[in-house]
Amino acid sequence: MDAIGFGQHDHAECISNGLDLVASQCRAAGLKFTPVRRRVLEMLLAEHRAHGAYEILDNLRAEGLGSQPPVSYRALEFLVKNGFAHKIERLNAFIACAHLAENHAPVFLICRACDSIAEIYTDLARGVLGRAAKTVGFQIERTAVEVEGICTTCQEGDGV
Amino acid sequence: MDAIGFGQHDHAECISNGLDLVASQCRAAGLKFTPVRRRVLEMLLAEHRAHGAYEILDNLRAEGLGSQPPVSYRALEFLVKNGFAHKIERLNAFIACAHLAENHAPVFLICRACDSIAEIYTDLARGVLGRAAKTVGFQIERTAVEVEGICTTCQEGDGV
DNA sequence: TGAGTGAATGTTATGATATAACATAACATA
DNA sequence: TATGTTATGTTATATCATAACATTCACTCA
Repeated sequence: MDAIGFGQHDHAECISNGLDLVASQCRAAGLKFTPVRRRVLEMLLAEHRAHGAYEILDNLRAEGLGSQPPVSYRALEFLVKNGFAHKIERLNAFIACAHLAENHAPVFLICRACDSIAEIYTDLARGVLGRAAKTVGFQIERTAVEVEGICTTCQEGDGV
Repeated sequence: MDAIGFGQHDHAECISNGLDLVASQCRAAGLKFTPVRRRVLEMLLAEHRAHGAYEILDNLRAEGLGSQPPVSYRALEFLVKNGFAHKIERLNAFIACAHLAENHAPVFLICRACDSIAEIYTDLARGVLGRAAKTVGFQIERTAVEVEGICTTCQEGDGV
């Protein structure tokens, strides 16, 4: 398990690797990685935090890539649908997937102090939930697991 | 573990027991269980599905209990804050707590076919998440676990 | 008992998020 | 080049949520 999002890492790599990975996955799957979609993913990759659709839209507008809400919502829908980004329901906002290469059920740790978000990689939640659901005959299609709290860095800052 | 929400049960009891329990918990905690708050909880208890704030408001309005959005949002906020109801982030809607007596981290199973919602009672998710969070130093304050899929009843109807 | 306090409610206005619906353009391919 | 499909452009509007301030209510204690 890792937790990209909190702590140090080579962030330029996050962006370029992410874009490359998604581009090749799109090529392989016959999906169109258009300029708008690519740019939106790049914005999401730029920071490990959730971005609102209208924030994305403002940037697109400034770059002449679109000016109305459906433009950003469509691009985000494409990214989410294909697993390149996730929606944080708690915040009505979007974040780039931190585990692009793997098929996974995302679990998010959301720091309410600094707004950074870590996507932890674990299928434990799916396993536990899967068993629980099974006992009541529920067939899982998607999971949204969002944990709110304080990240290490902000705990230190708090004197906690 | 149980899963109130799917399947048969004496639903009149859900409502009257729920109201009584909350009334007594409020009395014990010195909270004011006002007519609006009581009526909103009653609406939530009436069906095991999520209710939008404006749907609640429409009912309140029809009954002369309030006419503007803040009225329902405030009552819902009171109920959520004190654990008598939960917000389903995925749906931007609210549901009565199905485990009023216990302190718990709720897990919801949301049927996308019939919109019914079960709140399963398990601290497994919290345990698993707790351990995962601990390894990255994250301090959990709240969890939102929302599982979307198909309930038993709807699977049968599907011929699945 | 009535002045003060804080909580709850009433009300206006607006902000923030999201999508329906339809028109046009770009692209693949038969 | 005709045709179907997917993506984009655009208008309009639906839906969800809260800031801010006025008023009322319930309680308490001098």
